[in-house]
Amino acid sequence: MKNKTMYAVLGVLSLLGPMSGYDIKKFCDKSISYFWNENFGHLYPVLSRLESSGLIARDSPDEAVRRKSYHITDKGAAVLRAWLVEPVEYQPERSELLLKLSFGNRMELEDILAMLEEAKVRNELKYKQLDQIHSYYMGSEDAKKKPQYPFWLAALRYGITSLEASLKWFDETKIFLMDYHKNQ
Amino acid sequence: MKNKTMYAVLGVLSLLGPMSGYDIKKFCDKSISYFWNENFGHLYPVLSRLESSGLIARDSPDEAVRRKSYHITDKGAAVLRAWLVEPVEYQPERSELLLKLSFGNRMELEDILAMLEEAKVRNELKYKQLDQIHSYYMGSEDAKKKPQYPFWLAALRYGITSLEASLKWFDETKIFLMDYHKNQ
DNA sequence: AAACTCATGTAATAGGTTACATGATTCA
DNA sequence: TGAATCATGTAACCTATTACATGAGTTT
Repeated sequence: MKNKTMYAVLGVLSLLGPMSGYDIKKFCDKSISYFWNENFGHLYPVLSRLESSGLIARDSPDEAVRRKSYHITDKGAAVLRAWLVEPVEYQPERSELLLKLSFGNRMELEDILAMLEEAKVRNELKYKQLDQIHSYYMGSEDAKKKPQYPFWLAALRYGITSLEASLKWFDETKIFLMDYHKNQ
Repeated sequence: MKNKTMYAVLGVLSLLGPMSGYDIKKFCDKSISYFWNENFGHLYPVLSRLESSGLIARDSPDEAVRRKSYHITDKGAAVLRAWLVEPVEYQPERSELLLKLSFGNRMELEDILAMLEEAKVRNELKYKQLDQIHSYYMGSEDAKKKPQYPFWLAALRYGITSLEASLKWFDETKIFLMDYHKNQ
């Protein structure tokens, strides 16, 4: 697996213009955390490496400035474009929820149901957040003007669609497992 | 994040009885790869550590036997049970597909569509495989007798439901992006 | 005899997380 | 003035991946 933080940084700088590491992290947290996450401990070293390899550069080379704002260079833009057309790497699935569920006959039914309920509540919360952003997006003339509009909307709908499907599954599964348990 | 390979091993040995590292890997690949994956390079060291900490033990302590079959110990079963009732750890999302899509205005439309088509084809294949297993499961008296039956069925349905939702999204999204592009 | 599957492992590396440290700036 | 937020970074650690190495047994 390649270092994807690097490409995430290049992409964000390319789309949103000059930003600091702190800004990039903030943007991830508030706007794309439903499909992408970064943390400082990895982000800052990657920024240093991107700078020293010339893929990004500081806006003001003044060493005294505390806040380091970066922009993407031509070289960085070329590297980003090359990555974008490469096939999406296969990501081996790892779902702790399904792993635990598959060991369900080593658990009490009530513990399984509690686990499912907890996960469902988490997903409901995420769903509500995405739905709000979606409503905003659909109504905002400002958002529609941005070149990334259709892509961000599509990504948002992926999140919403997946969450809807999972919420339906949680309800069905809880009923299924309760019924099954009763009829044993 | 905790070492989940360890718990996966304990769970599999607990459910399926004595197995070798090779068996566990084979089982992951053929039966649960849609939600769990392991690789040898991690699995074998974890097996060694589990053995030396007494959570699993060799079936035959004969050093000459090449094939090392392990079973779970009482101590291991206790550790497994404790993990099963712990809350599922939050897993930060990282979808390369959605990341690339969100940088869509740095790509050609045809490249985006090709990327989506490729991912869709992959998901269709997975969907067909899961659907076949599901059919087998629903029809097999043998499968129904096993205590893990309802849980494996539920997990299977999670995979199927998610894939269905994603396939629908791929179709909708390709049309949406093409229409949007045409009307610009 | 060659090819394939069974079977176990190690070493190097990458990729990312957690915890810690530090100090400036802004706001109540 | 104290708290919160802004802002950057490092060190230790862990988890997992990749590549490599080895050899037995089985099938074609």
